[in-house]
Amino acid sequence: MPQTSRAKKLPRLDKRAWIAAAFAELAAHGWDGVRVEPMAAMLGVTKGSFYWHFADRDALFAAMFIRWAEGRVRAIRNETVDDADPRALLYRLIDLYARGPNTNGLAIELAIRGLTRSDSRAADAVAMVDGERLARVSALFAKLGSKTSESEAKAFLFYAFVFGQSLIAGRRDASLRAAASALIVE
Amino acid sequence: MPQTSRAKKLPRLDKRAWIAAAFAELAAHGWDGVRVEPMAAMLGVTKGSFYWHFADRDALFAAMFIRWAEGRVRAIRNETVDDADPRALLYRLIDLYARGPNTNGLAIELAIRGLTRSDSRAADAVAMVDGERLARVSALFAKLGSKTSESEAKAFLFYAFVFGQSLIAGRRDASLRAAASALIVE
DNA sequence: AAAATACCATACGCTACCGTATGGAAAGAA
DNA sequence: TTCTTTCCATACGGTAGCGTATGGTATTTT
Repeated sequence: MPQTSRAKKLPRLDKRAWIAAAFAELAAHGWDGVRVEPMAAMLGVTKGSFYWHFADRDALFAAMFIRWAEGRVRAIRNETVDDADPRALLYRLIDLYARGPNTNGLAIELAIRGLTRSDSRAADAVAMVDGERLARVSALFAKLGSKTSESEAKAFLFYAFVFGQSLIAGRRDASLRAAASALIVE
Repeated sequence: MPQTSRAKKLPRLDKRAWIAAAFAELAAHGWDGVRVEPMAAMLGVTKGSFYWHFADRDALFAAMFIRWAEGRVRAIRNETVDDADPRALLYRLIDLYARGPNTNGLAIELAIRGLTRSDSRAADAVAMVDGERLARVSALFAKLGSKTSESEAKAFLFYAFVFGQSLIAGRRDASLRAAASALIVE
């Protein structure tokens, strides 16, 4: 009875488990690395489970966009709810994005953004996240005294920097990043 | 005689034609979109031609990294040979990267940079290009009066901005980009 | 002109992977 | 306990695409 072997040992998977596996694969290998059968093997099931939860890979992608966007919006709201110094908050945000446990997060971010030109669902997810982020960071700059249009330009620069800095080869020491961050924040 | 049909009509392809087709596919679809048989069809030949010129896809990728790096280094050298105002030069560079005919160029750039973690040849190509670019742009900032460490930070910020700005959703009007550019350059 | 070189077309074998259909088993509800 | 729902395993069919081998032809060299 091969079928009882897994069911006896591990709880049933839900959609979340599959989506989490997909994000891990996305971070490591990009969109074409998100494959049903290899992921099934990793999760210790067969693709029967996958196709119960999702109509096809495309449905998985759609779920990923939504999950990612909701998570990112929730995160920026949590991260900017603090009443601390806006300046310190901005530096902390850069640190969150630029280093620490966010290597996968940034890879996922870049992968999703890479799809915005060809998939409107990705574009919608990104628009939702960016709208919230730019508004929140712009408000922080406003608290530091910038006028509206300058706050918006700084927020734009802030996020462009966050995404772009990870792509540059060479020295990655904290001092260069800190110096560049200061050019934005101060 | 099916074999004479193309040879009679079109000149023979060389490596360059194949590499150019690969870059177009890379820009449009990413690395997994760079496929031998579809490209052959687009070029009006069969894969016999491809496998005469390249051992396999991997050899094509290697050639692409080298071609790209040489082209980018050549370009930045040409673009910064001018004796014009360093400030105007910096603005022109941003424009070159951020708009105009560089949509494909930026997509290729991001695709190659996306591989640096998993392919040392890509990492080498990127390191070569970034070294040249950061040095050149840093020198421009030095001409504007910045000290060495500040010039380097500004050059880092400059390129992070160039790569990142294309990834941000929402308003893409020239005024926001110009305002952000001014925060870097002025 | 003949020989050598460069280029290309086609056939072939293989496989990773997708999606579909069907039946089985676990878990939940009545 | 029985029935229903949820979840999963497996078999199947199909194919896009890779790389290899072989033969043909155009172009260049001698």
